[in-house]
Amino acid sequence: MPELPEVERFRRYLAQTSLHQTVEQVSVTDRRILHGVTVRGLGAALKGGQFARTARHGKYLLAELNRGGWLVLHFGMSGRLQQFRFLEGRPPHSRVIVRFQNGVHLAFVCMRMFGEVSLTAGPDALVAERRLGPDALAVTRAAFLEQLDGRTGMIKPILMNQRVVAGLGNLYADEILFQARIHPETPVRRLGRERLGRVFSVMRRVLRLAVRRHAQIDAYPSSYLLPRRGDDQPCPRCGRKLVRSVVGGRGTYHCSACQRRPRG
DNA sequence: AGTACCACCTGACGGC
DNA sequence: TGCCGTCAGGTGGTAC
Repeated sequence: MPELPEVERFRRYLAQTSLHQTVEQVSVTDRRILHGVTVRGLGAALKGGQFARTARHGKYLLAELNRGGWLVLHFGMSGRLQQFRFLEGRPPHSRVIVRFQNGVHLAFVCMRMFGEVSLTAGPDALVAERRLGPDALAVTRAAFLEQLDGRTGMIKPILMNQRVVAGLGNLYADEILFQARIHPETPVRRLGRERLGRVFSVMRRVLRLAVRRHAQIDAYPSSYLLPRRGDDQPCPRCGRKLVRSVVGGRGTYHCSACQRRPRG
């Protein structure tokens, strides 16, 4: 489920493998993955050009084309990038394949088809088009607090709202609230400035560690909730069995002892 | 503004 | 064995 840390890993992968290589061919094996662009349009934009640099905003990965415009990749919940040499070795569910002049291919792989490939004028244009909030790793404390100011909903769905802050999904929202010791259903207006400031600090710490560890969950500290999602696992902090529930329509894990539901 | 619900999609998994 | 329903999740749409 690519959230900010995974997308950052993909961004680095794209930068390391594919910058300044001339695109020779683009093949779209499932056009449903394209949004707002045709197969021809995508080919025309990419073919003969090069990726000049990469950017990321929230869960969106962008690559600037040296002849103008930016490629936009969103990974949905099963998307990833995979380089390969020979077509016979292409990964299953490759939806868009870019072949470079050096013979290397780069596939946009997306089993469940929730991802998207599109074009935009640039990062700012993308943010405006999708009405994205500030990136979760770039936002300042003041801007973060301002985004939450006046909201009345539950903290977890608000953290996952890409228009409030861009980059957090279901898993990292749970992790952040666990480490901040806040119940996921707590109304934001019940959280004072101090506790919201703690959410901000924890968010930064969690995301930076996740990026540093390449979003490899089994490399996270044993104090983290993420490796414990699933069947009847104990709270890493107090050992009680974690609670699974549904918050804002999403499967949610929390510790009923460490994350007290606010009373009244 | 918030929430509840649906849709999109496909592989995994449990039940019979 | 094999068919079936259900679930997961990011996003975006609907109605209330």
